[in-house]
Amino acid sequence: MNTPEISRASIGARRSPETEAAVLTATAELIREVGYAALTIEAVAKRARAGKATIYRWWPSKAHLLLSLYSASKQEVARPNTGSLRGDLIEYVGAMLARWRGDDGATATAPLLRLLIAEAQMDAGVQAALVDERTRRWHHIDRIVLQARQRGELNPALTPRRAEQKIIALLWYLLLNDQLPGPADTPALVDDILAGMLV
Amino acid sequence: MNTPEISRASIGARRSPETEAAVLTATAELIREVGYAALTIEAVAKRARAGKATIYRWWPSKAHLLLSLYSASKQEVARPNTGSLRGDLIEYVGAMLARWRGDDGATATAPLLRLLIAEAQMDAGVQAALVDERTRRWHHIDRIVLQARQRGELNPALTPRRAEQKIIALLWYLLLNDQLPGPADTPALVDDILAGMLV
Amino acid sequence: MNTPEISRASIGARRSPETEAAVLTATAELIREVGYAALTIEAVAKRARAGKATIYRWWPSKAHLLLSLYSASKQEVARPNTGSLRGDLIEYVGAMLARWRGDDGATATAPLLRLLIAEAQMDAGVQAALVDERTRRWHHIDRIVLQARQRGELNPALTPRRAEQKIIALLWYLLLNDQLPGPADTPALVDDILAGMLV
Amino acid sequence: MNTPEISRASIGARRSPETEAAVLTATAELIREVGYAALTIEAVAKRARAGKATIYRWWPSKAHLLLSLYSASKQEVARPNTGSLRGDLIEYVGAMLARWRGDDGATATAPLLRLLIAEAQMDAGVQAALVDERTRRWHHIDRIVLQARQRGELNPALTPRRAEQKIIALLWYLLLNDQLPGPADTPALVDDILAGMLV
DNA sequence: CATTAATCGAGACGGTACGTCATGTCTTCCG
DNA sequence: CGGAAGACATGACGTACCGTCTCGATTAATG
Repeated sequence: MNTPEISRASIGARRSPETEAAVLTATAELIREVGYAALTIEAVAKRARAGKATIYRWWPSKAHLLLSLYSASKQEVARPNTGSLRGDLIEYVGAMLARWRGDDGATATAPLLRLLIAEAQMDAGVQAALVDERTRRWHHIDRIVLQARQRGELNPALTPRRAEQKIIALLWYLLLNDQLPGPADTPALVDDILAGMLV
Repeated sequence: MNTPEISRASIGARRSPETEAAVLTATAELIREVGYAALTIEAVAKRARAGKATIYRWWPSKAHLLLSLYSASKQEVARPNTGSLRGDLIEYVGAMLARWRGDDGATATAPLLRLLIAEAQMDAGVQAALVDERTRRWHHIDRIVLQARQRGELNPALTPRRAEQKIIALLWYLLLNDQLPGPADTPALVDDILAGMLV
Repeated sequence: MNTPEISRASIGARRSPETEAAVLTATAELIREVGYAALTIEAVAKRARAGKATIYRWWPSKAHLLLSLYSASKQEVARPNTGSLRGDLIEYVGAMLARWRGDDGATATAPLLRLLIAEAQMDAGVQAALVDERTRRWHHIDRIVLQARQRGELNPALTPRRAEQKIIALLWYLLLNDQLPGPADTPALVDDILAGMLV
Repeated sequence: MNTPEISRASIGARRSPETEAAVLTATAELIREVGYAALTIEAVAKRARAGKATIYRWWPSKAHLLLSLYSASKQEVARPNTGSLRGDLIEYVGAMLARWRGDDGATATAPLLRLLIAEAQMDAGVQAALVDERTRRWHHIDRIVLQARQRGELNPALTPRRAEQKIIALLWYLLLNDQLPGPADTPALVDDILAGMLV
């Protein structure tokens, strides 16, 4: 799946979907091969047989390529509904980690997300785009936590927002430190998330 | 504290401390003015009235300048010993947040740490340096958690390591999302950290 | 006479004269505004509200636009017949300089000719086109010189060809060096052309 | 004399003469190979193994490369002093044509001069540089004409300036039209220049 | 005290990538 | 069905930094 030598034809005054796909494919390959820091628009253009101007037209920066790549790997996750917060979380966190790791054969999104979080620290625009993306993606966590609250499971001393943060914060921390657990560790991880620290 | 026009004299065969200070000052100023992404060794050299080669001799990369800057802002934090995990944490987390925010008049280290965490996602060397830095810095948390464990305060279902992670993870999450709490919020934050999610 | 906002309708399978005129007008305006070196087919197309492809279809290069412009400014000059070489030349050279300067209200062709001569030095095709153009245009000089020869006025040591060259060479030299004389100076100029250098 | 593979060592903070020579050599080669219109700073840099920035530092434009090339081919011409205007001119014009044609084994400067004159029509800066160059170069013609005037040879109806123009104008005309005479034709050419057109 | 060696500032160098621009070709769709 | 509109691949533009180098000055320790 290297340099695609097939020559894509221009389709004129409309955006070419083949070119878009070729650019994203080239980006993904190059990140895998040389890393994001060494990624170059010039190299993407050459690999994708696309003009640099075309890339700049649709993606204002390297980070936007990253975002496109990340968004493209989106997959719908089923709404968990097991009747308990623990069960819902095991299902949801397990599915999320599976996608991060790429268990289902799709591309692992963990490296992309790490890079996006990193870029967001340097570029407010990326930060905003990432928050936006996240908002839509966390819809499920909202539901899970609110359902638990309605069932009376949730510690009333915690706001739903803080509860969500506790869930995501630990996942981010493990992600950013390259310590993501394997598939079998999900229940233990969820139990740790749910547990209070004091006896 | 702008461009230091005073001409530092070379001291010959020894590394010049004035130059080192001038470089770090220039770096800090430029990050504040143009941001880290737009930071340039060339600009640092010019601002610090230093030769580019001199900078490259002592700091192999932009990230090392960042690390130097971060390390230079190190301050010893008193070992908390209040007799309870909650008390120790309030004291320690409060001190840490104060330093991050720069409450004591020193430079805020939060922006530096954010950038370092970001760099670490792209550069394994920085990751390692950051872990190393962190290990020494988290000595206190180790002690706090172990003391709590010895006092029988700590939930035995949690390993000390996981307990530490829960503490730091939430702080990082808030840091990376620009949601650091103010000084008055430390106790509530610690209570949230300590609290379990289930009723 | 700026950007013509009137939208010319396509007339189907015939070349549109309105488009041709709009293109040449736009070219002339742009050369005046930004200079020939900075002239761009893209800008001409936009200004003329023409498609780039249309321009490329009829004018293979910038130089051809120049040639079109120059040819379009052609005006018939009366055949001088005063009975003497000096009189004929004063009339003819005066008329030529007037057209170059644009005295009669028409566009000055001097700048166009300068650019064409310049282009001819870099592009053999333009050189050929320019020679062709010139051949037709110099018909009058031929006649003037040959008539003088028949009258016995012409120095027999000079071939008619060399005589023509002496006339045109000085005019070109003045043109290329931005030293074209004013209307009143024509007789003196012609006398200088006719005069021998030795006593 | 193709791509010079010998690696020139950087000499640091002083302008490198080897680089200058390599750039001019590469320019000359490329003009010969692809023509001036297709000449590219990028190609010169690659051929000369120089950085583009280095070229732009010393030569602001293609035209300046041309000027450097032309100036580098400068050779002192002996001051003719034969005692007559005709003799002096035959000697001087002969030497000039020889240099233009490259008779003495040096590079022919005719193509360079044609291009410079062309560039001068589009770029006032080049025009000025060329005039400046010419002023120094025409010192000899000044002397020749003034000596002739002092000897009483020069037609008093002609100013020295116009006399010079008549000489150079014909040479330029022949140059720009690719009609430069061969070595044997110099005396005849000079006689034509000197001759009056009227009987 | 003179010599030697390390280090400094300055900045030119060969490179690489940047982001922009124009080229000439192409497709779409309007009139 | 010609032409406007404009997206496309291409490739040069001129700029900015990179990291390396050479230079000459300055200074500290060595002999």
